[in-house]
Amino acid sequence: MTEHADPVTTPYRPRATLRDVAAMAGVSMKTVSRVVNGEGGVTPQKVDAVRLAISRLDYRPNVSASALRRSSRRTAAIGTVLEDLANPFSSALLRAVEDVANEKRVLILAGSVDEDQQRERALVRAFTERRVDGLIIAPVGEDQGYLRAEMEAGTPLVFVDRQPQGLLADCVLSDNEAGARDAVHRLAEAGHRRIAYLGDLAIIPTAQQRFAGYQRGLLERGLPLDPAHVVHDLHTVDDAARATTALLRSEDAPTALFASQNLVTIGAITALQDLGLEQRVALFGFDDFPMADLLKPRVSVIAQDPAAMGRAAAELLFERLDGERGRPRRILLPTTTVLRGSGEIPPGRP
Amino acid sequence: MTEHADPVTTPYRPRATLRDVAAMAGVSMKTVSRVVNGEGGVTPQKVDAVRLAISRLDYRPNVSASALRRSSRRTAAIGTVLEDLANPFSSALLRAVEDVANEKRVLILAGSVDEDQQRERALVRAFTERRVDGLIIAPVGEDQGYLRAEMEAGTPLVFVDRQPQGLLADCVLSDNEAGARDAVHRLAEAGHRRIAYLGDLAIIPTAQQRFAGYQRGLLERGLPLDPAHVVHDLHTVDDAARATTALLRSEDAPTALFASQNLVTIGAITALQDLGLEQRVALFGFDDFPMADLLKPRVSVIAQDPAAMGRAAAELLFERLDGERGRPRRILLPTTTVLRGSGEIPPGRP
DNA sequence: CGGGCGTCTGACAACCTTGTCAGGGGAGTC
DNA sequence: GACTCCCCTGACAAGGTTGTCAGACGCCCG
Repeated sequence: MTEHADPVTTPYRPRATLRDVAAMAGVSMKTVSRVVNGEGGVTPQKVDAVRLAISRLDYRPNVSASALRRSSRRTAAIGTVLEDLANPFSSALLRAVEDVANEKRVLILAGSVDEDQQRERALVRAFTERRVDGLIIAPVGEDQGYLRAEMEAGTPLVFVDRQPQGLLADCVLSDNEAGARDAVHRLAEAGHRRIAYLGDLAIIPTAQQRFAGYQRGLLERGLPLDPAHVVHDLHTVDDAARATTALLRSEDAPTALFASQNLVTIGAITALQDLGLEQRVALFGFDDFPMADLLKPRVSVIAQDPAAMGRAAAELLFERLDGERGRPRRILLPTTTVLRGSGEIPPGRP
Repeated sequence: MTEHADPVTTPYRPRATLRDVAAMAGVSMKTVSRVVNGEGGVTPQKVDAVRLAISRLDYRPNVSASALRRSSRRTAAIGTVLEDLANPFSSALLRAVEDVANEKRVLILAGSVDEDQQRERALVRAFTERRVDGLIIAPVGEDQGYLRAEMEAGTPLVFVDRQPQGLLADCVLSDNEAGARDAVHRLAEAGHRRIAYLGDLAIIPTAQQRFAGYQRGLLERGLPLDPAHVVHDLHTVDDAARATTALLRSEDAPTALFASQNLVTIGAITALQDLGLEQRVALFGFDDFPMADLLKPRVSVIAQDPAAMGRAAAELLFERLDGERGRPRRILLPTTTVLRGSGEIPPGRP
């Protein structure tokens, strides 16, 4: 009477194969295959015998072996290459992909690239060596041409968040430029004329687009672009906090801040709180974050919808897998402007 | 001169196989295999010929076919079954697993179960049908006995966050009870005698442990357990906010709150802010969250370390894969008490 | 010059599954 | 009773790879 399996003493029992099931049921392997795949053309008695053997042996079909032999050669798995599985943007996106894939009974291989081009290639290679049916990629490199071979081999590709370079393929993007532009407009409407830009690494395409939106917003409002109010290459909370502090202590300090990314926004808030200026300096962030409406003041943001991006990307991918052969499609998802308070603070005295 | 590959016109070029490489290089398939796997025993000229053919054909070894044939039968992939890939706890844990797996050049299949027992089983089944080398599971069901067959088939299992039922296996847990107990002690030290418990679904083992810790904390401080101050089964921010509001409006309202989980903590904060009581009612949360130290007051929490859990789980798993045959191990990770302010508010007037 | 040894190579089987095809058996037709 | 037709079943090959083994080749020894 062993209540619990004990790995020390548990006998090793190799997994049953189709052959074992066939032997136990007294039929040929093909007949077992027919039952497993619901092909029909098997007498009820044999079906029962096979079913019984399957449950007695706890048989699990070997999907790899099956995919190898099947004419479609589908593995029912897709690869997802994202920036960092631990960050809220990537993980919300991944989860949405999972939900769509789940309906199709497709599994997900996932990996993080951490802004590393090498890692992007390594992951793609590892995934294709496993013959995934398709790939969803948030590209980091400057050139995705190396993926052409994958497309030619029939593996559909969908890019998310950033456009691929040197390759035409389906992609799903946020309208970064329009979002950033709108943030600047809102700040201008509140009366600000000195709006600073706090940006992520300038090599990141989305950061470039947000910066372009910032510039366009200023231009459209007839506001000058002051180089002293532009900071690039902030990639951590601390970077952002330091840069914000420096800006606000400078001569001719800005009266409003546009933070081009999640962590930058948080850094800016940290700095504002440290300086006791959070109620005096306006702040608009790009990317929503969980606690934004519990802070004081509540934080106004340009929100992306990572789940919608993931869903859209997965749907494009599955359409390709279902045979869609049209030209590459580009889905541009609008951002949402969420006014919560911090972006509506008017300019105060110097 | 086509700058870009165009899926409309791109010719379909099936993936090259070992056979193709062998044909192009004018050697046998086995020789190609030797080169690919660095087996040696091949003359330099042939190695070069093979290398050339490989790069010309852009050959990618088929890992599934290889695993099928290899005596170790390793697929270099592990499955990770977590609560919800989008929540910060799961995603931090997953990321840590990924980092360990990455060093071993092992890929990750991931899926969410959403507290659904069926889904747990379906995912495990799907993963084992792909013959993953091992599984990391945050179990939801009341019985994991169904996994015994996997262990017997030689697939190592490591459980995280929650202990498996009906099965002895490696697991990595947070010391939930000690953490909750400590929160109660801290609140008691601040002078509170009416400390409410706001808990997640009572069927969740970790919630039970935290409740046990709460009870023990009260007992050790000689405080009464008031059933009117205990609320279970709060699973969303809204649930938690409503329950908190009701508690604080009741006769004999508590002067301190212990929120047993992330979302519950956030709901409690929302309610406190709505009632304007955030500076008067003490609050301790279980699980840290990103903005906890930007809120006012800053939120004191019992912090778990999901990354450490993921790392530990992955390490246990890889030790098993490296041949470790000892008894099941149980790693209990301590929690950290983070005092930020909200937990140190003294009891005020009614 | 036959034999032995070590190195390198390729033919072939095997892994687990599915697709093809032909054969066996029973029912129905003339 | 001979024939066709259909249904069911199993033998066999194939998918991409690796492991086994025997053979080829060059070399040295007696």
